[in-house]
Amino acid sequence: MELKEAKDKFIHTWGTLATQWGINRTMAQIHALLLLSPKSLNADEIMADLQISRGNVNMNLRDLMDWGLIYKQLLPGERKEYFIAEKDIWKVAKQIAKERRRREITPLIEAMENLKEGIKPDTAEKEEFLKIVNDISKVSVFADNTLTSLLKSEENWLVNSFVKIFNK
Amino acid sequence: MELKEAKDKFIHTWGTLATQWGINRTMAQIHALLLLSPKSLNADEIMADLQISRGNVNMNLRDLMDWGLIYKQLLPGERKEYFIAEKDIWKVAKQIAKERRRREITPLIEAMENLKEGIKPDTAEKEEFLKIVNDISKVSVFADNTLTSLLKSEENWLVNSFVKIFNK
DNA sequence: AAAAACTTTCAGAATATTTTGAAAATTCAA
DNA sequence: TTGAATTTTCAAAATATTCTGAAAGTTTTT
Repeated sequence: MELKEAKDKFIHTWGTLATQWGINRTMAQIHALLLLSPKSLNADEIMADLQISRGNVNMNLRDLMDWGLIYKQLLPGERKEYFIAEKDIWKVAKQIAKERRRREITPLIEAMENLKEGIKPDTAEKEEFLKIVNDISKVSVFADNTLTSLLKSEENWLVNSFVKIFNK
Repeated sequence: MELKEAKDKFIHTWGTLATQWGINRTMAQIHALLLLSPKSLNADEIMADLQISRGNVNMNLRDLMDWGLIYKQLLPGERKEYFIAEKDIWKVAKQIAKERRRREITPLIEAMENLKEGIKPDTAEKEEFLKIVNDISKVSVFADNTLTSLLKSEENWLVNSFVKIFNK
């Protein structure tokens, strides 16, 4: 397999997997392209490479910046904006985890708190309902705390596990 | 807020959140309905309650069983199949985590292994490519291991954290 | 201040996903 | 068996998401 072929396969795979986890295919492909690119790229280059429209490129570059996965780079003497991906995969994973926590766990916690407030346990039925809401609340707070701890204790666990895997 | 109203809000919220994390809205709503129902329900009851078609109900009940979130229950003297949800929220969370690991992490690990095999590091460019693929491989294996450990050590961490949260 | 270079927006088009409902398949009782 | 009750399937319709491309907006150069 040649390098070009492998890179294409990587980009394609990344795009396909992304849809599995609720992320837009093009966003993932642009991310993959930038991950593999040693130099930063501008919108025209991305358009040409992935054969997609300018609007699409612009929108997804914006989203990738929101996710903290790519950076804008201004090259001296260049009018165009260039983009480069965060290459430290641990940082990438952390960013993705953070963003998903924000989108998936936080709203769940809020929604359950909201429901709890609206109901008083004055009947057996209401108590049953509140039990479920409370349980979900606890689990999601737990998940949130666990993730937060993992992300914070980075220096300890990331490096340690890294070494362990490395020495296999 | 009355109970009926709160239940409807729960079902609606669960459905909306689910779409945020790449799960079908109807599947989530059926799950929510069954979670809140003290008795098991049959297809007709679900159709009536959520105002959706028979085909839709059937398909999503199937998916929910695949996820291990609901069970089929055969009532004596009844022809129809009844369905009941797993009410232990810790089990529910575990099932969801397992399923998502299977769908999101496992394929990523496989894809990276595949790419590694196809390329030999005989040029600097290829080495660079392999570095990224390897890093992603390591991170995803790490995530996979971490999740597996968490799920396995259930007795220890779940109960302990449960207690901690409880006593707040 | 005008023009050129570039970026952003967004309505409509294209694509992908979900839902319906009726027909086919299956199961069970008599 | 037969036939009624129930579940499953799947093509077409409805809905939701993503993408395009041209027009509008912005920034920089002259």
